[in-house]
Amino acid sequence: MGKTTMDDVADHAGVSRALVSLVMRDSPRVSDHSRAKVLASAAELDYRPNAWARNLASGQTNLIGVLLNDLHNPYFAGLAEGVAAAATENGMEVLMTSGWQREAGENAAIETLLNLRTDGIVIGAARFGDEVFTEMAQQIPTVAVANFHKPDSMDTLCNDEAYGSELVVKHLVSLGHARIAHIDAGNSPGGPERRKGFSTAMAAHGLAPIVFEGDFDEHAAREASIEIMKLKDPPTAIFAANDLAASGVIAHLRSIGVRVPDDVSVVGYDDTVLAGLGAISLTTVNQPLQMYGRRAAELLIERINGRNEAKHEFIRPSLVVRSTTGPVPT
Amino acid sequence: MGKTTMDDVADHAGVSRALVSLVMRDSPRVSDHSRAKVLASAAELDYRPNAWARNLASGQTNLIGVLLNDLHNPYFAGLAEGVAAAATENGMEVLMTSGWQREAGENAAIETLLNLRTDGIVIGAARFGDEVFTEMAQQIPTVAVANFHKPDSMDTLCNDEAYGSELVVKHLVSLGHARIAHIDAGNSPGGPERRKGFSTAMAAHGLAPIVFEGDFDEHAAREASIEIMKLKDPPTAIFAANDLAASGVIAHLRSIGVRVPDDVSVVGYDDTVLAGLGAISLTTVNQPLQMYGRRAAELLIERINGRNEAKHEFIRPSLVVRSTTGPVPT
DNA sequence: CAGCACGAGTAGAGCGCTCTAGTCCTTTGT
DNA sequence: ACAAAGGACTAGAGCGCTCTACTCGTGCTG
Repeated sequence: MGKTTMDDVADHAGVSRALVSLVMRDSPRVSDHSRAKVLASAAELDYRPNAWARNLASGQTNLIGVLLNDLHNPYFAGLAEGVAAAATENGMEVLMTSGWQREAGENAAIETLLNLRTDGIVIGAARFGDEVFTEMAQQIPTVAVANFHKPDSMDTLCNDEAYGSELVVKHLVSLGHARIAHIDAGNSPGGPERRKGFSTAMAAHGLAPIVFEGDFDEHAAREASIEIMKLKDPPTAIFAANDLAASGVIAHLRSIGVRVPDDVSVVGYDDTVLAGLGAISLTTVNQPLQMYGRRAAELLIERINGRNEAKHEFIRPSLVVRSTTGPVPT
Repeated sequence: MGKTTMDDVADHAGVSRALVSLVMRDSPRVSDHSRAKVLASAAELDYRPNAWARNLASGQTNLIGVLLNDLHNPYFAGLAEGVAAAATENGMEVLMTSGWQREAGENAAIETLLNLRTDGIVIGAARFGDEVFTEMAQQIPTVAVANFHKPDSMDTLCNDEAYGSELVVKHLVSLGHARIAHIDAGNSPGGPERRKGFSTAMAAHGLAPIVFEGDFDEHAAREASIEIMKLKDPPTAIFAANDLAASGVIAHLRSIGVRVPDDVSVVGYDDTVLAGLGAISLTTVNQPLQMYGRRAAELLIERINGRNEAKHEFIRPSLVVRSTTGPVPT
């Protein structure tokens, strides 16, 4: 049961352990003949290098740790995928952990990663306080995605939320809409930025921003849309804080017989799987998640290779027009 | 930068390295006084045990590796969450990897896990051949979820697909439906089982099974539903292979003005996030994913603790009735 | 043909822990 | 009062690798 060690292989091949080590690491300083011999012995003995011993001895792991705070959110799947892509290209592997939405879990996950001493860590929007971040970043190169705090000790990578909101407003205005409501996400990460972007863009078009309080979920958005449709002069378009919220809005509109997009247009944010579903087909703002992941990994690798000053970057989203937006009804 | 070792702590506290080791492992064989002293030194020096050294020396890792096929599929999120829950209860940590839908990636992920010599591995439906499975299971305790091959070398845990299909048929029949079509998933894992279950259940009710070819995605299901609705005497209910497929069906029905569920009832399978969306609200079959995960972890731990014969278990799903099914139209 | 650079391989000292087998006291039973 | 038992702690030998420094031929230069 996998108990073969490097010494066994060395004995079997009649060479030194050091030579086997060189072969296993693809060193060019080995003759073809010896290499073949060693490889043959290794295969025959079912040898598999022990990562623990290897990393202990070499002091580095070639591993990037990724902390995902909610596996159910497709956002993180895209992010992790991007990290993995860039990592493999650079000869590194990715290990993921999650806190499963519980604070204790998140702490444990971080502990595991730190104890493993991965070469670096990518943090997908976690609920840590600044102290935790700072302490962590001192111990290990760290990149935080979608974190708007920008501590000096670590790199951050954010979506340009304001720009996304601007795209939405521009699109709706071009369709003739003037009364546009935004259901926000309160103070959840990204929420304030999206709201501010919406208000600014509306003002830039000489329009009055209508904002209702909501959250990044279906329920709150549904409640808000109930209020919105009760207005004497209801808006002709609703811009929800994210796709899930938009789904809640659509559900309510349909239930009261309002047609989408004939009567009211609806826009989401994030372009998650559900936006693309045929049964929903939501106009939304796309964040290039894979690109986020890639960039995060790149920043991390720069750090691992010695860069010292922190970088804080933004990435611009784009608009995906589907079937929930249309011209303003006449 | 985290370079503090156990020796440093021992020196600082004026005790032996062995004592520090005992304290770090919460051994009861240490006096309260020494424990406090050691802990204080550790905190002051920012000491953090090195997992690589620890596992190398102890020969075990307290780690369960989870291979996830596709992070975008909510199925795996639930599964992993269950594994993590059971793992933490047993004092183990979970590390996830993914092959990102590419075979090379999956192999690399497995390699990483094997090299890490985690205590065990849970495999979420992967595209490996039996040989890979068998070879792997020889090296390390392994549990495969949703794998219908049942190699003797490892434990497997499957959904009782036939039972799920039976629930669907029973539900539709009780609503008065007699002409029921199933859009299957060909030979994708689980597909044949769901189809067979459907046919058997229909026969048991004295009804003729109508089966159209599809897949676990929206597009194929949409195509199939187009054919289905062209029949001279179209069915009054459609049972899709999974939720995504059901979404495709609903999209088509709506587009041709067929009302769901007034004219045609639609049922999905898996109870993924999208089924619960207000804008879809799909009747579907729920697999208790968390429970799968938990059970998988339990089986794995049994194996780690020495069980030798393979176990192959089934778990029964349940029906979740939402708003896409209704009485047969008169 | 001395002198040297170079390619190929090896010895052996760690890396930071765990674990077995003690050592050294302090209690306890008789 | 003395041996046995037990509690608290330690010494030191690994765990399976990597890495630095070194050896031992060869072939090449002048």
